[in-house]
Amino acid sequence: MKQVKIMKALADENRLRILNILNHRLLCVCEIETILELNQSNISRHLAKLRNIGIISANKDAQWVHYEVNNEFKVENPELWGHIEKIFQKISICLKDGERYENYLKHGFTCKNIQNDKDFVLKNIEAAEDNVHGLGRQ
Amino acid sequence: MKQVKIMKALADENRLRILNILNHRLLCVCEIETILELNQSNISRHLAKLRNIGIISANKDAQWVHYEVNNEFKVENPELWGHIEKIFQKISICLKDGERYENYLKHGFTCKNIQNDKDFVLKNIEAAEDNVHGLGRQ
DNA sequence: GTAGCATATGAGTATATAATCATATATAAG
DNA sequence: CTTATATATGATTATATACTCATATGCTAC
Repeated sequence: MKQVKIMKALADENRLRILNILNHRLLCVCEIETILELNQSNISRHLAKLRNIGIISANKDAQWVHYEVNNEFKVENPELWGHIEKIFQKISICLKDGERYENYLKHGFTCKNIQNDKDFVLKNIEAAEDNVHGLGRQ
Repeated sequence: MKQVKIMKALADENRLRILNILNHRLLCVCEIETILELNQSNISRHLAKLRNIGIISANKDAQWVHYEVNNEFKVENPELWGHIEKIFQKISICLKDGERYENYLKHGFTCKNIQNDKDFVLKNIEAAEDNVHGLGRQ
């Protein structure tokens, strides 16, 4: 039953982490992979699950696939989505992911940066993350 | 993480069926068992899961245990609960369960009836259910 | 006390879901 | 056409969850 499948799709920490960062803007798989530090295959399967049930949608651009939260889903499930957006702020790893995401944006990184030097991107979004925790490194 | 556990607790058809009939009034385990036609052990475990996370609460009365939806949970998760109440009406087996529940009430059955003649109770709530589908049996 | 019933739980099995590795497919660039 | 990169997927393993049977616990009634 679709309503149960939707609940199941949302009852997983890694899928909530994905939705949390997708909720700001569309991202491609390699960006999600880098920000969340999850392996590509695993992410791809989670994305497939979210897409199959209609929670997110995909757009292919060259070799990259960009995912975004499906607006139709939000409109059809306003209360559920409202709840999901609320809990993003209560799940500690989502807050941490949010900071990594902000740092990723701040540095102006793109898929190309990840392609050329993923370690550099990783180091920068992590270093910046430490600042947030008041370690004073800059 | 608690927020994820709540989602997991709600991402199961049988637990949604239980919540659907508990949403009308408190019920004891033997009543839930009879209305949903699930085995006692299975129901007991689902109830434990819902109770551990705070979605329902229990009150012991003699040898019976009555469960009800925890109002605190509804208040703390208004959007989520609103969504859940909405999907009860979209899940076909919940609609069917609702009819069985209504018939159970209409006949004025109680735990005692189930104790004395469970088959009689079952037959009556099922027979009445057929009427709802327009089979004209009365 | 004993007998009987309601519920919970231990232990085992069945099933579903997640994670991982290796590889296929598709696109881009040379 | 060849090579490199991004994503998806087959196959396997790991893990979590659901279900079931048998039994324990606690309450009632006698």
